[in-house]
Amino acid sequence: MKTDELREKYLAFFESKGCVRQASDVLVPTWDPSVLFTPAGMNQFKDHFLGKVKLDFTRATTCQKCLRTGDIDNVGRTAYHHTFFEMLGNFSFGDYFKREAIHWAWEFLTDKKWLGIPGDKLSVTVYKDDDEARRIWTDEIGLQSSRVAGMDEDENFWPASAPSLGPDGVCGPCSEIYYHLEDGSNVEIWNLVFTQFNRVGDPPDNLRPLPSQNIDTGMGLERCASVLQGVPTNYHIDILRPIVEAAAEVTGVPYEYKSDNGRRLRRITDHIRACTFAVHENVYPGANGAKYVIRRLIRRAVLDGHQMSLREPFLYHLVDAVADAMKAQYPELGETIPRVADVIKSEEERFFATIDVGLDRIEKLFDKMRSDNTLLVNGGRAAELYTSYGVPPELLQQMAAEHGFTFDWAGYQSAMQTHSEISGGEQNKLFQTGPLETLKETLRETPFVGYEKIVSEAIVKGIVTGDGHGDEDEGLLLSHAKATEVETPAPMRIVLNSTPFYAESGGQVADTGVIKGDGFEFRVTDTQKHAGLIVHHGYLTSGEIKENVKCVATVDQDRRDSLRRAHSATHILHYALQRNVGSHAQQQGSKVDADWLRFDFSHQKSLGDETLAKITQDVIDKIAADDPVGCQIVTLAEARKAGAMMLFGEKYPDPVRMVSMGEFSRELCGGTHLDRTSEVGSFELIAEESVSAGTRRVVALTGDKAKGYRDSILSTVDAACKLLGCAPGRLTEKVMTLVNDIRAIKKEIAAGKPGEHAEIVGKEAKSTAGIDYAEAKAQLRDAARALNVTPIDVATRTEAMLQERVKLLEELSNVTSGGETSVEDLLATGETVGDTVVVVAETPGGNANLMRGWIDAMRKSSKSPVAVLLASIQDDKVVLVGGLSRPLVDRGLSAGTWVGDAAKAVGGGGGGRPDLAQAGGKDPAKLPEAIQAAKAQMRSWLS
RNA sequence: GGGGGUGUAGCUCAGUUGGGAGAGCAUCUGCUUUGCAAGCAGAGGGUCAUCGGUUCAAGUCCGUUCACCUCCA
Repeated sequence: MKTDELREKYLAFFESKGCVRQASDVLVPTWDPSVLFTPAGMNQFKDHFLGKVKLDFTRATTCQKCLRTGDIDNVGRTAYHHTFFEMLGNFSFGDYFKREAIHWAWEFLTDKKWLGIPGDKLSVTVYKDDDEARRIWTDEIGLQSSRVAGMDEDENFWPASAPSLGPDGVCGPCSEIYYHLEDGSNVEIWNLVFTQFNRVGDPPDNLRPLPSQNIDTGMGLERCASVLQGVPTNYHIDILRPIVEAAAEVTGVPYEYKSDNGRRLRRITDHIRACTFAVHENVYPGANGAKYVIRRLIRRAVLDGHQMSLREPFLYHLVDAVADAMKAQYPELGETIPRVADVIKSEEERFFATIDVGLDRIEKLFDKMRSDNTLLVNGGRAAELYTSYGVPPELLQQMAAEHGFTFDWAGYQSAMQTHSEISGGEQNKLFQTGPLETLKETLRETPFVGYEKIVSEAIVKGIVTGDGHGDEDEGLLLSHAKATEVETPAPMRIVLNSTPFYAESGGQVADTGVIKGDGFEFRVTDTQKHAGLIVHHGYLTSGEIKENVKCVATVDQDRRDSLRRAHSATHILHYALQRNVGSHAQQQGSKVDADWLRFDFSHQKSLGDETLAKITQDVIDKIAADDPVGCQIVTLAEARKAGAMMLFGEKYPDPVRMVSMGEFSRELCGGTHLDRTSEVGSFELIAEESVSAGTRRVVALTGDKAKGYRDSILSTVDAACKLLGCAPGRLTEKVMTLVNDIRAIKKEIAAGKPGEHAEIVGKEAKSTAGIDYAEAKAQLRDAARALNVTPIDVATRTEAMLQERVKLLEELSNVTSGGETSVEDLLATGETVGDTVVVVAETPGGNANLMRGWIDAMRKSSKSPVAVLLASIQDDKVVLVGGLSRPLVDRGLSAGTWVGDAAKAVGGGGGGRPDLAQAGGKDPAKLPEAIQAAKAQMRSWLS
């Protein structure tokens, strides 16, 4: 039986039992913060099981795409492990239970109309204390009791070992169905979970029956298909074998079931399937969270390729094969092949580059080991190479083997263990508990009325202490609370029966405002959504608040308006990006704050200034067009038909809220928007940068903030132009001249050769009135680049540089004011002690660099050995440089000591090499004494 | 979110207890030479990522910020 046929039969069978067929949830459920990827079929029904949402149906069946990394090490090695797989499931929310679940499973597996598996090929397990399940299997289905095994809680309970180890909460026994293979081994093909208990504390008597019992079953599609198709591994079923073969072809390695390379090809098959789906949903390989998992999967597969001698990207060629094999159930994969392949290819390139760097490191390590005469590659060192440079241990081990070294896996494991302990991280809770959960169970979702009005009447439904930021403290539910007369009131949270406050979501930050009631006032500083429940964070400013009292909730209008401007501008910007950059420039992330917005989108390289200008112009045009902004509630199908922008990986409710602007923009969005585009007022793009590979970010301002930014640009240009005495159009040019001139002066000082320096500050028109804004902005941007500062700092930096230039020019004239310092003249002033010429002199205008040069020249030109110490005064400090000819150094004299001792006389110190040293001092007045001391010391050394 | 690493010439990188900023490749000039990475001689090219601190003196030591790489969650 084909896999596609099996999938369809399963869903059709359970439809015939009254289950509603639901589409697979996305692989990357951004709506569920507790998981990175959908790990099981029941994930999309978590809230259904807990009774947190209104149930439109009480029986469901799905084929769910899942991704788990827990068994990643087994992928390819065993017959049945995957990271990506499909799970067939049927679910009951307080509807049918154990009896039906078992009967139907048996019927589907054995009835000739469905799978028609002979009953004697199957056996089952039950939880040892679940007599009910055992009885149904033996008495009603008629299985021999020898084929019904009782198992412990670590095997047949969900969550595993829950009765004794916890966690508290919903749990239940399960029953697994096994298929007997020809070779005598068994494969688990179906797990039925009977959720019937609520665990309260430790044993005994800690399992209380749930009022509403649920069914959650899961059948691995690939496993079941492999059994039906009689193949030895899942990777040989009809939807996976073609990918394995394609991998063999792309890598040029023939596929053999039982070889190392066979395992590698199967692992490549699994990982490329997982990554194709994930990238399709816009999860790109990256450094954290779900993105990191994808990076790891790609790199592991590439490493397999590397070990099969591939040195260039190959994985991306397989995207086609994946889309083809999965097209029956997931035709949408076909639409994104080029994009997905492109993303995977660039990650492959990145990894090959990392390996190249790693190879150098490995070579160095091996050289060191040879010289140390060791044979065992240190595990700690291997872990260091891996964590810092990404050198995979498998690669290192293989190369070590080629060089005759052994590899310390145990040491490596333990080093990695400590690394992950240090790196730490919070554990995700499967189901959350706490006061907000309690409120949620009774209140469900808080109706949001803030689209229509910003002031509304409401009733206080919950009062919770704390702000929920602590790890341990989840707060307490109160019936009333009083304001206290302290400077920093205790944080508190309020839940209302309905609210105009917008909770932070979809990138838009929270509303703030005030909730007033009879005798109390509550200041709202933040609003958060807790899975549908809207929670107002803040503190009581006065009076006493009680449960169930009336109140008036008022949103801060100015802030709300600034958010509306920024959010509507975001949609316009998204449109402008698509238009100017391309349709691949899809939203990757978005933050909407008061008149401030940040927008991340997929794009490979930075946008040029021209493109940015075009984008800005498009946005401004759309603002000027004064198009109406409208919101309507439509079905998902209608929205798709209307061409609304939909993002992969987003879970949209149905019906959805569609925000449209004129005819140019339609997006599914829950945010608050303007009525007309013109209300955005001003718009300014202020930054464009990279977030991570393949993602760019732009930041923009709207309304008054945009105006303010514009004003500060103009005033900065104005100030800088006045300083430099130039027209705005020549600002960049002038700044470049200034920077270059300073650079030249510095060189001349070092070389002791002054050049011509014309006056920089000009006398051009100083009025900047009526200058072109775009021109001014461009000038400022380029000037900022030349100065290496942000545009706003250009004027202050310019002023500082003009002052520095004056100082440098002074110094430059000092260098030469003492006349030409002649090496011959200096030598002539020297005193001869024995065979040595001792020169100790002040050289006005000298600097350390020049003095070093003179000393070098004297050492070269004098036939007899020289001892030279030169001094000059700079910036109220003394600089001393001393040098000795080679013979003197050989006699044991040290320039470092000589110069250092002399510097003590001027309140400083110094040192250096025996043949050349330099020192400094803070007291120029005592320079003559230092010179006398240095002469005396050298005389005594030489005599 | 956390751990480790890197930032020096256009590129790839050296730079020892703090004391003259370097190499190779690339560029330019001249010479030599008809040949596969040509040779020889010479030259130009640096805010040592950023800001601050310690010091007579910082590429080097300490702190800050930014960017990139990498691992863990």
